[in-house]
Amino acid sequence: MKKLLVILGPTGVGKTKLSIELATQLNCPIISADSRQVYKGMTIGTDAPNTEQLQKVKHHFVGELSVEDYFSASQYEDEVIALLEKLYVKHNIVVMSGGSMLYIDAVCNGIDYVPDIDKSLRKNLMELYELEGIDPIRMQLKLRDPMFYNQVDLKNHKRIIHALEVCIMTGQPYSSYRTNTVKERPFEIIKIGLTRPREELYQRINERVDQMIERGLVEEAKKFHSLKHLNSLNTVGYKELFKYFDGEWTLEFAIDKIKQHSRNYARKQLSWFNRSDDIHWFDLSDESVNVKEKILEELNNK
RNA sequence: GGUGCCAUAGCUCAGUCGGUAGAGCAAAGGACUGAAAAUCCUUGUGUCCCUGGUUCGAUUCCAGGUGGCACCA
Repeated sequence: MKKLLVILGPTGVGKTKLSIELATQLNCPIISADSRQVYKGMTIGTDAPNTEQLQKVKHHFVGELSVEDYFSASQYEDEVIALLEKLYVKHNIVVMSGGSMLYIDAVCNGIDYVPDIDKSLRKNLMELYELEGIDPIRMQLKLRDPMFYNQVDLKNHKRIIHALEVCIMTGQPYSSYRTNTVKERPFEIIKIGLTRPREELYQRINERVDQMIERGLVEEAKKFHSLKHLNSLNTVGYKELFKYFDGEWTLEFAIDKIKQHSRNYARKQLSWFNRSDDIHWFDLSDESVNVKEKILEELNNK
């Protein structure tokens, strides 16, 4: 059976480096599972693999989209599944590496099918929410899909709007699309989690932000300033610098906020990992352990 | 050196007409099925600067000390 080696972990733990080492040894490509590295030009701020690394190993889903393109976890699922089919002609194993857990789960478990949503519909609902608050969209959802109304976080407007747009678009309740089934995949999934002690992880994140600034993150963000309303740029490392450009924050304060928000993001990822019990964890802080060899060993035992 | 003001959560501060205390931010924990580096939820954190006095009882009032700030010398 073909294999998908998933390398996951919090931001800043060291996924990129290890994935490239593994893919080099296994002579296989890497599929990035990162909701922001897919975009062109957001290289420094997302700490995407550099040119040298990209030459060493073929990467998919890195710098492929324009920041103005619509993209979703479901699209990612479809495209990755299609891509894997092609890759498995030549390869017995493919590495997937990243920290966007919804994307990883989309590939590993699948996301339920939902028809495409009309752009203007979402826009209208969003406007309604912004003008009149959460109550009107809540009430609409209660009428159209009482079952989901009882499950959803009623304070989370994004969840409500998404369910509502599906109801309106299709005339069917959103909950009728939620099957709660895990899709069968024609390949074996091996999940490897990379971790470090909290303090060490935070220190690495802080240092990495300083390095990003040295490498020109401010200039990179400047190019996107006029596009700050786009979802792709609602991203740690950029949104804080936009506030600096707009005169709301000093540069120093913005940098501190980037560090803080990156740490928060790592913590949020860690909480997502707790949901899965099929991840094999390796602590990268112990340098006496050759994690790459351990992972390769584990692959051979499969 | 003198006078005045201040000292409460990791930070900025509120408050207790005397009955051992809260807000914001930070932090920690959590949710997550087509925006996910997004979005949303929950939760504390304390020698109330120290010593003594008054009092049934002091973080609160009084005195002294220490530290900070301001002004005057």
